[in-house]
Amino acid sequence: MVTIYDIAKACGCSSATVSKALNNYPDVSAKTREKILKKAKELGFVPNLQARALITNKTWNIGVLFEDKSHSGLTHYFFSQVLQGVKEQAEEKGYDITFISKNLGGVEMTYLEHCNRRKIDGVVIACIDFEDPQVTELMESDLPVVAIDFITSHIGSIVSDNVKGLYEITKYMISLGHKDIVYVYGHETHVTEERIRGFRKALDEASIPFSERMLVKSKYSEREDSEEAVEYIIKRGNLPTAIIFPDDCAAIWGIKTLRSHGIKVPEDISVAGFDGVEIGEMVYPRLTTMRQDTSRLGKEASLRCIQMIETKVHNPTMTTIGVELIEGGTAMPPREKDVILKPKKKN
Amino acid sequence: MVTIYDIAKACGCSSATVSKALNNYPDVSAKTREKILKKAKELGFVPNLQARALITNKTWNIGVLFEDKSHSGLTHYFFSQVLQGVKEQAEEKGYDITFISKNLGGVEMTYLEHCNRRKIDGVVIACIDFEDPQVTELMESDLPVVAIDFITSHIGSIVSDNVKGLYEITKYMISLGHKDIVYVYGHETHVTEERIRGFRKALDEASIPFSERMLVKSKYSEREDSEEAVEYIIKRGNLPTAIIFPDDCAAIWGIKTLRSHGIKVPEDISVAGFDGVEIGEMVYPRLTTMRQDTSRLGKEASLRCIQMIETKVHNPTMTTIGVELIEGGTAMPPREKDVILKPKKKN
DNA sequence: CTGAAAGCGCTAACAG
DNA sequence: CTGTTAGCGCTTTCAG
Repeated sequence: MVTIYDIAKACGCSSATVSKALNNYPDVSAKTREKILKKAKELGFVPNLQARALITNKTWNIGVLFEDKSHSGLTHYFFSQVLQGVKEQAEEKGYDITFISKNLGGVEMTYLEHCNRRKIDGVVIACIDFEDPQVTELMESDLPVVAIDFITSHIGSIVSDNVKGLYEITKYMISLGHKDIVYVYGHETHVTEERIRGFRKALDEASIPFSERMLVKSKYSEREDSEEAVEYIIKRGNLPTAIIFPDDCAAIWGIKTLRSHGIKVPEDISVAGFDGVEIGEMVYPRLTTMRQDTSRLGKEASLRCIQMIETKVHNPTMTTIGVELIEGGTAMPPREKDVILKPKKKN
Repeated sequence: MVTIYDIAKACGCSSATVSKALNNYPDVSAKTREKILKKAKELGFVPNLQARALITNKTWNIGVLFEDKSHSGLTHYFFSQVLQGVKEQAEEKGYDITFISKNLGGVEMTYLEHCNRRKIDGVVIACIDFEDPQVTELMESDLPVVAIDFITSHIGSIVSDNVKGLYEITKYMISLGHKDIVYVYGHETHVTEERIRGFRKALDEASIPFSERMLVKSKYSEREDSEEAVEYIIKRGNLPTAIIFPDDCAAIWGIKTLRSHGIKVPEDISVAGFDGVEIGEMVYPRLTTMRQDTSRLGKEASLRCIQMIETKVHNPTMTTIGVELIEGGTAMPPREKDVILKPKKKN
């Protein structure tokens, strides 16, 4: 292990000068600097980040909270893409990413304590159970925190334009001629609220009366919950002509369930997802969905977090990322005669 | 920021005693320990890992190298599951996971230097371009390194039983009556070699003569490459009755390509994948494949790495993880008359 | 059982 | 421009 003292000795100068030369301080003569840099490389010097952090209080480390009740964690189709964005952007800015857990060195602790022990510079929260008091504790701490897909007053948040998302996809369904549409919604979070707002807005604009029947609860992204929701829709009778699911996986499992009941998609019932992840393209026909810009969601989160770290201003701004309709093959005009008699043009 | 000195002052003892009490050293009286522990909690003391690491040379941090040429990174269906395993196991043992990159604090550096600056305890490598000289440098360093799905002499490695994997799936195809089977192989790595060995072993046992035609090269897991491979197989004529792909995604894109040419799967041609990831279940019909135990692959890697860290013995052992045949709906007996005349029982 | 002292590797005033 | 000095927060001998 070669230290700045070794370099100092080899160069016949003090460790302070070495430190300055290595950190590009202006008050070192070009000649000395050159000699030091050369010697450092020669000796294979690698600065010790821990020692530096002890003084500077900067670790170049961003903590990422990334777990959920369903334990899909990193394998979550949507969030893994988001995380990739977080990672890429952080790395570009020179920050490392470390996952925050409740155990460090064999000692149980809260997320916040974990961050403090590691002296993490900031935190990005995604895919987590936001009701966990430990998450709240973290959000209320002095650390720079940015959440993805969650909105609260005291931290930064990056969200997709969920209102527009559901508005657009519903409008699309309506433009195909659908009137009897069900939105299967997930966790009762702010995101869900927004989506329902978008859903109702589209209905309102088309003067389609809203009814409670149009909303069916399911959990987020779990196979069984989606299947259950579809079973429920089938059992209660009077099938809708279109179903919008809260995410692509839910849509795909939903389609499988519909098909297992002999219901054809899209002939008998149109289906749309939400997310626009790759699996939507892998199934046949390609899933109709709203694409969220997962990569940007992640990158923006990193960027905001780093900004908060570097400016030391923790203003709780919210950033909204646009969404985009993907016209796949799982939605088509409904069979109903009245619609066939007066078809609408696609807008 | 409360330090051990604050506690010492509050307790009327020295910082050394506080340190000992906090770290469960035996040479502290029960009474003093109790007082210190109580005060520490009261003051909200959080130990500083950096300061400790400076002395103990242990950071409780495992570096993870996780990138690839295709930049799918964390969104890679197979490796994201593996990584989840790495993460879970590491967290259980009290280690944090930090991604290794080529940039730290805005300074370009090699992977090894990154590890050294952070004083990472060990490294798990997955999903990486193993030809990168920087990866080699890392593997040849003094750090404990474990690789997943890659074998080399000087580090630990965790791999699926690839020989058996391809052997079993080929045997399964043969048992269905297939003789004209193609294996689309990926990157020419050790893994591919092993798989081809398993493939040939199954052919040999069934006395099916091997021909170079039975091997078609494609890259690993990229959509276009898989499509290309299928196009090639179709164009050269004389379609095989079964195709085995190197991973599930490749199989799914392959099936899509076959279908786009009017070739029915499994009626006209049987298809199998390799990996057993969830998407295989989402498509219709369910993909026939070999399941790799991704979670164990990851957990075992973490465990080996931690073992090397804690025992300080870096023996380059290899661990093989079992695989399991998933009989989906994309493989069935071929149409050929001679096979229909003398059907084989499924073994 | 307890504490004084040294030091992990580095930075940051402040003199010179 | 360069060096001295004093820590960052913690652990670890080694006396007492």
